[in-house]
Amino acid sequence: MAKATDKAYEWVRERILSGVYAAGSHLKEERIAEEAQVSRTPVREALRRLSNEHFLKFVPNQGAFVATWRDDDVEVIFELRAMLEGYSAQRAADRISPAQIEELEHCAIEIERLCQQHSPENHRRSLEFNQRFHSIISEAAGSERMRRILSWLIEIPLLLKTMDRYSNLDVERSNHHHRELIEAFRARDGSWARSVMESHLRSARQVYLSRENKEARDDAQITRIG
Amino acid sequence: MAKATDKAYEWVRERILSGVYAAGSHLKEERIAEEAQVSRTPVREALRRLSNEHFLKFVPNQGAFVATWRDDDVEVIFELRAMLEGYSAQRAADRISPAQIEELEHCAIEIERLCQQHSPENHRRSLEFNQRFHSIISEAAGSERMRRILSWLIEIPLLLKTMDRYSNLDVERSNHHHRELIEAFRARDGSWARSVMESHLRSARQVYLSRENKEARDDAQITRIG
DNA sequence: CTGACTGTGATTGTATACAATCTCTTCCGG
DNA sequence: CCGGAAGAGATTGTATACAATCACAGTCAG
Repeated sequence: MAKATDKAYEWVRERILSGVYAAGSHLKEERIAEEAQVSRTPVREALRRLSNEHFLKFVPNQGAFVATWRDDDVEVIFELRAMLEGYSAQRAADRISPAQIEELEHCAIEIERLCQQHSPENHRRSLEFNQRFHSIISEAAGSERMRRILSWLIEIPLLLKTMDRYSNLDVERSNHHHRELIEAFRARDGSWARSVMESHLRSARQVYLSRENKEARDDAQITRIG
Repeated sequence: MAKATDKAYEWVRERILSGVYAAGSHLKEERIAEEAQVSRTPVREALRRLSNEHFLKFVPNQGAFVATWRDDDVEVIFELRAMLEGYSAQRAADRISPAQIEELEHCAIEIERLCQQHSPENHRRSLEFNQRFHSIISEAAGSERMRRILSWLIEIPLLLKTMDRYSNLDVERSNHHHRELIEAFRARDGSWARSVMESHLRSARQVYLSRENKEARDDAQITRIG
């Protein structure tokens, strides 16, 4: 895509993901154009694109609003990921190259290493490797369409800031899943890869949901005290 | 959406579906702008939108080309639909209203009636009822996100090609699936609904793929003769 | 004859000006 | 005090002008 459009796209996307543009807020074309140092035309294209990717909601003659997420959506999104990435892993098992398996292993090792010492920086980097891990698999699955659907499903947990409080046990299980996936790929066993991936994501959902409940209880507690 | 953009969108979309714009052909913005009597700006927006809906393929600095379909994609799309609509049907079983079940039945009856007499008009209308049938279920599933992903997957060009490949036996099976789905909803049996929906779509895939092979053989025959 | 270079025309990408539409305030009548 | 109409300001939608880029043909050296 073109230069200025890309610039506007990245600009807005980053600010949605990082929370600078709050959920529900109205993104005005001219203001973004000024901020990102481009004209309104590429801004409009970027907003339309983000709208198609469900980051924004578009209202005719009113413009773009940052998408809001309800909890019942979260349930669905995790289930969708489990199904789609499961299928994706199965296809990948037949198609993945030795070089890609190497890179998966590298990611897994890095994630494990970074998890040894807790720090915001390490946490951020392990998240990146985690994304890369999943992205290699969806690339190896060999369907551009599925890759695009998955790429925006995967970004939502980031949006929800789910990943930042895995317990030690959760981390260990997650790392074990990574290792097992790599073994399944080496064995070219699609069914195995699929099952492991499904477990991987359904356990992630459980982490999210239990934590959600814990926070809800905490909130109630605070309310009661205050 | 806006007036001129809609006009351009409908214009191009119709011409892709009807085959006026052939697969692989290069759609030039200015020419379309002249034809549809709008400026290039709304044409660009329409093309970007159609590109996101996979009707077009976009190449930077070169523009839009009418999408071509590889078998690889088709295989994936049917499998994704089977998984997602299966899950969708399962959720719908817990949530669907009596009124919605009524409407499903109405659709099923109409489809059966329209299939009695073959004509292009009947065929077109039965397609509409079929789409409505599936859309009621994805609405009843109660997740806006999933509904939008599904609408993204259910490609009309593909549907059109598939439907005129149905033999009488295929049609009968399809109608039976519709009836069985309705029964499953009445019984509020999510697992049942899911299984039926998965069968429904996997059999559709089979219809598409077997016809595809037959056509390939026919083409080979023609080549050999000519 | 082949292949790389280069300039020209065509096409897309971007900026800006203008039109249409919406929102929110103000004001008037009841 | 309430409700609705009108108008001003803000914002999106559309048109057009200009810049950047690409494809292709023609040329020339080897």
